[in-house]
Amino acid sequence: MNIYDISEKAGVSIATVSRVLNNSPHVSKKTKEKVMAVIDSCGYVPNAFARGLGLNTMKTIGLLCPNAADPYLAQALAYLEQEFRRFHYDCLLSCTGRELDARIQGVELMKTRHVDGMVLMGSTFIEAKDKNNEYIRKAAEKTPVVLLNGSFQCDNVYCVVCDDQRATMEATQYLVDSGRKNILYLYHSKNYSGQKKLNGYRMGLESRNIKPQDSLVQFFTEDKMNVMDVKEHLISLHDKGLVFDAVLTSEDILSVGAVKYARAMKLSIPKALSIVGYNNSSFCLCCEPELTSIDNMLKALCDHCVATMLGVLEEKQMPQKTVFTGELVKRGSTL
Amino acid sequence: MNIYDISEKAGVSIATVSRVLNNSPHVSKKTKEKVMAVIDSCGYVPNAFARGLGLNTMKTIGLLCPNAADPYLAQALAYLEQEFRRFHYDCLLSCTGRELDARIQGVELMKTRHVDGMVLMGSTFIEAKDKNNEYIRKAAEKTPVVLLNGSFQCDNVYCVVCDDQRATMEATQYLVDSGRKNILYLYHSKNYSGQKKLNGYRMGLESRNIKPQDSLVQFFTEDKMNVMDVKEHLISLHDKGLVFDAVLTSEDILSVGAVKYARAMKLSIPKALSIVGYNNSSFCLCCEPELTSIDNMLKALCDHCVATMLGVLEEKQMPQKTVFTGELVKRGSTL
DNA sequence: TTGTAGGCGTTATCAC
DNA sequence: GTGATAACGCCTACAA
Repeated sequence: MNIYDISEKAGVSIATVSRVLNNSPHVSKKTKEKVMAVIDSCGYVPNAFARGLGLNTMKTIGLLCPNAADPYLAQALAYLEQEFRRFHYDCLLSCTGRELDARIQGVELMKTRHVDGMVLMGSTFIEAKDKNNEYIRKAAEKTPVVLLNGSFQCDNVYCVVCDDQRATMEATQYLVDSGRKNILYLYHSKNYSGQKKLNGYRMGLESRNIKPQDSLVQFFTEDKMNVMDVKEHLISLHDKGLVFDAVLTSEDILSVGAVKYARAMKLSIPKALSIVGYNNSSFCLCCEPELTSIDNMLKALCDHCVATMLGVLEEKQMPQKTVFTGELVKRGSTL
Repeated sequence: MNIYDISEKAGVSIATVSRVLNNSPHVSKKTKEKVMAVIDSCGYVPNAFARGLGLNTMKTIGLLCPNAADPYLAQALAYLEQEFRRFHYDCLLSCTGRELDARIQGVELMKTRHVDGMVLMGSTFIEAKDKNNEYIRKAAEKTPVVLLNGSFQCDNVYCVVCDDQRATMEATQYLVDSGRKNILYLYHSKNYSGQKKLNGYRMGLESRNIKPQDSLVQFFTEDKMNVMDVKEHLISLHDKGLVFDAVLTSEDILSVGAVKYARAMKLSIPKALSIVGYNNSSFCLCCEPELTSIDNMLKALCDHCVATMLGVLEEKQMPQKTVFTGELVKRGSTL
């Protein structure tokens, strides 16, 4: 069943059918109704491939997600897809993992499929070594790219970020102002966003005249970023004599590990140990007490990603970078 | 840059270029190399839309997910996408939400886009009223459908499920055998899978000569399925005089609520209250103590969904239904 | 082994 | 307002 069949049954040319389909104003009411009747009775739907070939677009956006199983990125995925769909764009998903090669492949694939645009999700997408981001530059020559939580200066690449540095700084200050002196900082990524958060932590301390100490900054690789490993590591730090009365983390899951540690050591939260997470994810409500966490406005970020992409596709002038401000959501894990 | 440009530069016909592209065996090594050289130097990539039009496929699978933000479904999404990609299929995502209309729309959209197949994710997809599943029947006439965790008898629909009933029954028996008499059952879905789990709970009790009691079965609507509401509800049940020494739930998050309840009431887990969840999700490790939970073999289920779909697409004969067996993962929340 | 030509199902540009 | 016809870029008989 194609446009020729319809045109025959309706006794008009395919051009007219096409016009009806795309409700062009240059069709008489009568023929329009006649054609519509045939279309409906046949349940005819135009062939998306043919249309794609002609228009050189299938209204598709590529969503590149390092890990769809991560609750935070999963939530972002849901927000993005929902919003794009609202504007009649479909989303092609590619879970690229953390490896650079796989990400390059993912982007390549999206180019191959002629997506109208791509969203690179999460701060891990931008590598510290600029050479490793060359493929993004390349892709952006043909296809608009929007970065969710990534910062990258390049033509046709648009960044939508949360000011991680400021949010982390304020959280640090909040901890100090509540009486904490020795704030342990746990983080899991050394990329741009990871650096910003670390900076924020240091700036927060310095703004309160506390000298940052390297021993209070602990890095976890991706594969160690789980509740158990964090707990064990904190116990070993404590056993080595490290003193800390607060834990600030770059990810909620690290904070959950800190909660586990406190329970193992019979430390009361927040009396003996304050804990602050990052992302305000569903993990926060699972803890006892519930986690104070930095909300980085994911819904707003995602909606803005979509709006930016749509703007670019309509050839409007769009801001190269948009910065949202995070918000500390205070719950039971802090004083 | 299209196939004509390449053929011209290489001094061959487009047919030959096409043959090289699809590495047909009927090309001499020499011309193949010559053509390849041109292709590489131009960075030519065949147009996916044109190819799609000709072959009537773009090697795309539609993934229909009620809620990508749900950790369990998010994990499934990641597994499915990864496995499909391994076989060079791309995935189109549609987060349909829980409403029937939206799901119908989602399926409709996938049909419109001529996906090669669809995976309907999660037990919520199949409605109790058979009339409401008519749209799936309709879709399956044209496109193979694989159900992840759904049971549905229909031509060209393939089901990959975990035996929820059996798993729940065994968990119930395990609780009884550890000395529990009053097992509270919390569930969140009345669809096929929800019914099976409920049956399993009842059968488990009866197999140990305990009479199921309606007061010990509590239903939570989707919007009440969160930690806080569950906790409050359990407190109110307790205040009304309901006695229970164990909680079995149809979803881990409900169990997290039970953990919260226990802490609020100063009940020790598992001494005063045993708790068993379902899905063995990341929430299990966040609790103190960690949750015992039913693992329904998600990775295996997803891989099998993909294998089934690929088999169907290769026109192999595939089993209409495959049943995996769940496994109780014992952790600190039970004796 | 290689080339020619027709078809895939649209949309868009012309005439009329 | 409507109809013929040429793109769009690829694949694939069939012919050479």
